[in-house]
Amino acid sequence: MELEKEIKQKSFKSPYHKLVLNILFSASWLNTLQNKTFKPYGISPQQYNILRILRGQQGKAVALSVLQERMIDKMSNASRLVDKLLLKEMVDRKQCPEDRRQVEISITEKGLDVLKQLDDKVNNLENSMSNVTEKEAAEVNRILDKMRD
Amino acid sequence: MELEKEIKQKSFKSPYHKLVLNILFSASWLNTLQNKTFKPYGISPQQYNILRILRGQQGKAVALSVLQERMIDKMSNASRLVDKLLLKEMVDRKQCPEDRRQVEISITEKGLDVLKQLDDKVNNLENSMSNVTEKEAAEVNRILDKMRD
DNA sequence: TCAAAATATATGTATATACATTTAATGTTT
DNA sequence: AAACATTAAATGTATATACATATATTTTGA
Repeated sequence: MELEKEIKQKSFKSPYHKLVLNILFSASWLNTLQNKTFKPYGISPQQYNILRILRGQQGKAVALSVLQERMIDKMSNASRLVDKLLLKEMVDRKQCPEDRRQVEISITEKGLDVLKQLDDKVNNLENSMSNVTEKEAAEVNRILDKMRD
Repeated sequence: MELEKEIKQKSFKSPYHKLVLNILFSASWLNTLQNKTFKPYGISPQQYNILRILRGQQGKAVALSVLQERMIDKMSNASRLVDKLLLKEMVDRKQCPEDRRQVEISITEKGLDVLKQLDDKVNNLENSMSNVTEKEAAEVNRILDKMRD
């Protein structure tokens, strides 16, 4: 739906002004969808993001700093998010022997299982955007990448 | 910068998958910029959003529910955000006599003054995206609006 | 008219974000 | 090696989000 209707605003002072609000609004919209998807499994979008990064390591453990730099939201607190995942036994954490300042995080069977259950639902979420063509998606990606230069 | 580099990911399984992450990442990026802009004035992006809605009313008071439906982030708690703005004396709140369930919020001189000081900085923020053309901005807007249908 | 439903806002609580500070370990310099 | 700087992670604190529930008022309708 048109952003104008979503936030009941007649017009914007420029396409750039609308662009900023549109990105923020769309992210909030996506976040709400994700929250609903993940909630039944007891995790948040950011916790999901961490689990996905860990699964991508094929079981290998990675330092917390690696999670930090790969997360979508750089401001989220990986240390505390890992705490929460530990409590739910979805990840393991151990001190790195070579550098005892570091901790190494890996995903557990339970974590992998939760991701597996979520895979279909996450795919559906992406497929539900099929009113956008692949070409359009690629075009938005190109422009957003450029916007942040 | 390419999202691939920003979150150190070699590739995405589809343009749609990248699109979701790109919107979330870009929103977080914008949010960080906004936070830095607003922080010296003691307000958050959401508080700024409320002040902007109120200024748009030309001094008229509006019900809390009006703020709620015009805010970019529908999940933010307008009631408590208004509390914060009240403490800073940037808004007024009074009970509506016709319907005492409602409260009417209006912006104060102090609030208008803060917005005025911020206008230039917010414009700069938008102008800094000038590597995106107007046409490209409009194109992203069109596609995002469609995505949320 | 009075009870029930609906509406507007406020509050409670758990979690997350933003950012500063602290703690512990490692590296570097003299 | 001792002093200092750097790095990795954890912690403190204020604010914000997500969502459920409560409170007060108004509307509806039996």
